[in-house]
Order: sequence, then structure tokens, then C-alpha cells
Amino acid sequence: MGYSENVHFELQAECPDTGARAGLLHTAHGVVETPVFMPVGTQATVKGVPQRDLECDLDARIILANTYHLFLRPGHELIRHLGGLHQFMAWPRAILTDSGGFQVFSLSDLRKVTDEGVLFRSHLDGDQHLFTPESTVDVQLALGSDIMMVLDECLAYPASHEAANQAMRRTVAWANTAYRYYLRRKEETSSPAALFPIVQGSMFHDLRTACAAELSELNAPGYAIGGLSVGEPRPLSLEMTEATAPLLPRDRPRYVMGVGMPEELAEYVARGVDMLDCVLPSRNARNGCLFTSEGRVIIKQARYRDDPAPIDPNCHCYTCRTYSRAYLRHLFQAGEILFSTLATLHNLKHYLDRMRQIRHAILLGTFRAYLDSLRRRAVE
RNA sequence: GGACAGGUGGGUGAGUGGUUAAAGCCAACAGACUGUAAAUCUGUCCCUCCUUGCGAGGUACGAAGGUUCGAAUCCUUCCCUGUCCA
Repeated sequence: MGYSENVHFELQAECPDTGARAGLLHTAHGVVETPVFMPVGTQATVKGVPQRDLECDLDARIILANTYHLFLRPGHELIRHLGGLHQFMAWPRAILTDSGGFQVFSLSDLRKVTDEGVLFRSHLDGDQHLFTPESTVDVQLALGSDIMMVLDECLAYPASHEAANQAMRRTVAWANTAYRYYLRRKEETSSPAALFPIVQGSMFHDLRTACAAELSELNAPGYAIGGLSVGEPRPLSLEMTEATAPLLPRDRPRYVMGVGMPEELAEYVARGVDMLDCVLPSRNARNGCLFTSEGRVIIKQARYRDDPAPIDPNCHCYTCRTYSRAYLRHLFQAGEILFSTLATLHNLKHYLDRMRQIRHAILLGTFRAYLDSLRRRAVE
């Protein structure tokens, strides 16, 4: 292993029976063991969780932040002046920034897509901003993230083949533009950041296949599969992943964006996915939905009123080591802010631990059995 | 003892003759949440019954009586609460 600061992927093990892989993703801010779940910290914070806990208690190696949100507030230039995102938010480990492509989907009422880019009306003050493949690279370079994402067009489900094709074409074109621009800027700034293209194509195999093939030519250090979890039935997301992942370069990490019920994590990994992120553990935590080894605990339910047990008896997170369901329910019912922190800590731990188990199984060569037992339990 | 003000469903609080089983908010109960416009959103929230329907009955706006086709809303008496004056 060299001293290159550039992001690169080291494949460690592959499951002989499934597409699962274990590897190491090297970044300028540490090594990320894959497969990995990346907590989402849109506004330079994983809502409710101090960086110290993220690092020391959860041992998260990489988190997400969002280009669109940080561009609007506090502004990427401000962050650059304050030493970049890592220093600004006091997070020493790796950061992946999403490009704002997802906001093309989630803020669909506030934007207009053209070949040039996306015209957004800020959800904060209504101001207009144009995001282009180049400008989003610049913003992300200013932020100083380790992995930048290409601007893409993420469609809602369902989409017609024609609309999906058009969005996919545009996404490929943007990826090419962004990549050329990135390579130039990379040289100028000697930034170690990587830029990942994103496969689109809605729920159409032919479009996904074509998109993956074209993007592969960019020879990027990693690839993402986007456009999932946009309203489609659950099995479709997996199906699209299954159709796409094997087409991406074997020696590069594959990142499926924005997915994952806890039980699905292993399914994605089984399809050759190395990186995942999802808002679910953090958002659901804040809303009182806790993931455990025995399913969901909706903490506000009256049945937990006087329950002295921890959220999950099999969990070793700070919350489970320390507090009862009764206390957590009380915090939730009372609207106490501590609840968010404790609940998010737990849910993230649950996700990260699952991924560590998965990784462990792959390295041991027992992933197939691990997956089978998960599926059996799901049926029960 | 007197003068005002007021008593509405678990709590607040609208409603001053009919589409009012009674707004809104809160609480309670339940559900959702997938590259975060989310510490958010949705539903239920008097009782009983069934052919579970914008269904049928029954209770209900301090109490009792009255006016009226019809009363939470108008009248009478009583009870209670608050403020002020003695």
C-alpha cells in the first residue's frame, strides 16, 4: 500500500456464493472498512449526535454531508475559509458529500432541470441558484470532502421509460462534464478528493445497464447507484441494484444511495454493494422508532410505560447500557431533546453493528450462512 | 351580605336558536418515515350495536324546570367558581 492520499479501494475478500465483498476504502481522512453504512449528516451534523460520540462510541469512519444544504447555509466559501468541512465541523474522519442531485427529486416543486443544470429556488429564502455539474464540483472542493458526488437527475417513481431515459442521458452527460472538469481542478488544487458518478435509469434494466456501461468508461475510483428509494416498491430497489452492481468495475467501491431498512443491508451487500447511506436510522430515531435485534420498538407505545428493559438487550450502545425503555419513553413523550440523541445513538449503532457483522462474515467466509439465517428469520 | 364575570367533551377553549356529537390547540392512543425543506407527518380520540356505513341507536355543554317544531345557545330557580365592595 502506497502513500497516495487519493481515494482508492482495496478488495480484501469476496463471498464465493453471493456478490458480497469486503474491502478497505482509503481516504485522506482514514481507512473505511467496507461494506460500510454511512450516517447522514446533511447540514454538517448527524442530527442529535455529537461528533465525539460518532467517533468514539459508534466508531463511524465516514459520514455524509450535503452540498445543496451547505451551499445555501452557511455557504461553502465560509466553510473553506474556516479550514474546510472537516475542521469546520470538527470531524477528523472521512466525509462524502452528496451533490444535491437528491434535492432535484425531493425539492421537485422548487427546481427546474435543464441540460445546463438545475435551477433551484432556495427552500430557505426563495433565492434562485443554478447548480451545474461544474459548480457542484467546485462547491464540494471548497467543502473539502473526501468523496464528492456528481450532479445527477434523480426521478420520482414511477417514471416513464422516456422520462427515465432523458434523465439518465442527462446524468451521463453531466457526469462526463463534471469528470473532465474535476480532473482539471484536481490538478490545479492537488485535491485528494474522489468524484463518484451515479447510475440512474429509474426502474428500467436497459437504462440501468446502458448507464452503468457508459459511466464505467470514466474509470472513476468508485461508483454509485442512485435513483432508488424514490417511492418504488421495496423489491424493485433490490432488483435494480442486482441488475446494476455487477456491471460496475469490480475493483471499485459501489455505493447504493439512500437505501436500507436494517434487514435489507445484507441483501444489498449480497448484490455487490460496498457502501450505503440512509436517513432512516437517524430520522426514525428522532421520531421514536428504534431498530433492534428483535424488530422495531415504537417507544411511545403505552406498553413501554414501565418497562425497565433496555431498548435492545443485545445491543451494547451507550443508550442500551444505561437507560430503560420506560425512561426513553418518558423522554420522548415529554419532548425532551435528550431523547433524540440517545435514540439516534442507538439506531446508528444498530446499523453500524449490522454492517460490521456482515463484513466479519464475509472475511470469515460465512456470509452465505449469515444471509440465510437472516432470511429465515424474516420469514418467521 | 352586595356588585360584576363565569360554569362546554381528559385539559384548555370556540360556539349565543337549527348543516353541533360540538372548531382549534394540548394530552392520550396508534401508524408512517429510505442520497433529510422532518425534534416531522397521518389517523383515532362520549357510549352501545351491526349488514363497518360520510350506518343505527343512546347519552352530553353545572342542576332542575320552562319557552320552542327545534336549546350548549332564550327564560326561571337553585348550586358552584373567580374578582371587587362591605
